[in-house]
Amino acid sequence: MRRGVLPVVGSQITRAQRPECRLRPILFEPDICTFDRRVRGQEIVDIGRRGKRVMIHLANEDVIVIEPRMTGLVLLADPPGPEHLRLRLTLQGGINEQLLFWDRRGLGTVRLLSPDELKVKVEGRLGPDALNITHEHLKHKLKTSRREIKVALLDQAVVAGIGNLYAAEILFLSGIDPRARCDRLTGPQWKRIQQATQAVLMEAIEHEGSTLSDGTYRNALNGEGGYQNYHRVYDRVDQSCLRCKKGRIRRIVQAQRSTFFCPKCQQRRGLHHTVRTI
DNA sequence: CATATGTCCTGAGAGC
DNA sequence: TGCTCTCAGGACATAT
Repeated sequence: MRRGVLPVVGSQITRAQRPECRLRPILFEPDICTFDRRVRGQEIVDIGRRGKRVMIHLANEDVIVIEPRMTGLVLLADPPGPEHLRLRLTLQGGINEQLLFWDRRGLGTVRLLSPDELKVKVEGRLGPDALNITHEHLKHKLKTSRREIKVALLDQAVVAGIGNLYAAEILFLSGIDPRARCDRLTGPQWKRIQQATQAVLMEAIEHEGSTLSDGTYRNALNGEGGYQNYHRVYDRVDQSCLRCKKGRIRRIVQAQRSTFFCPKCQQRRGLHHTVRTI
């Protein structure tokens, strides 16, 4: 998402509007009038990312923080449908005329924050970014936790940026049972989780994310991602494991969310295992 | 304090 | 066909 909207750096925002006022407000702050007044005339100086949030940095140091959650899209092109458009930034001085936030389910959030608010409301609540973690950090944070590793990896205060699909893929590459309790994991296993996190996320970014069967996720130009073609376990229930060829991928529910794994490759009593892409 | 559960939404697909 | 039910790349408030 961040790469997709990078072309708007250098553009100036001439207007901010919420096209669908009758929709139940998603978490949106401040109200659109104040929002519009504060961003009008501001140049977009950078686009950043922190965990799963896209950060649009303005010349006056305010930051627009977009949290897409399940179905939110940050778009330069026209959205997938006429409804559910949550924010339109009209632009000038660059190639693109607009930057949109479109969100079918409306679980996403858009906030305009000052540098101080950013520290408290974003930085203060997130762990280090998933692409920057060390295995020491993971171990230190979780070695006394009684939670299952899959559930803990989704905690953004521990590591920022791992979602449900990726947690499953990461644990598959690590050869670790998603139900394993954190306080039972060994040093080498924490190391493998860190390596697998790096491998999975870099690969997914390269393929521009996963457009699942419902077709929701789109890149900034409303195109599909390609990583769904490389999933090793996610959404592959009953299919044979790509690594051992024998195990059938299982689906279980943890913390009310689906987990997919290979019961042969991911056993609680750790077998010899190295992280490698298949 | 840490961990578990309910809740906010829309829409696609399965099953009857 | 038309209905109900379940489930979906998430995070947070509230309960235990």
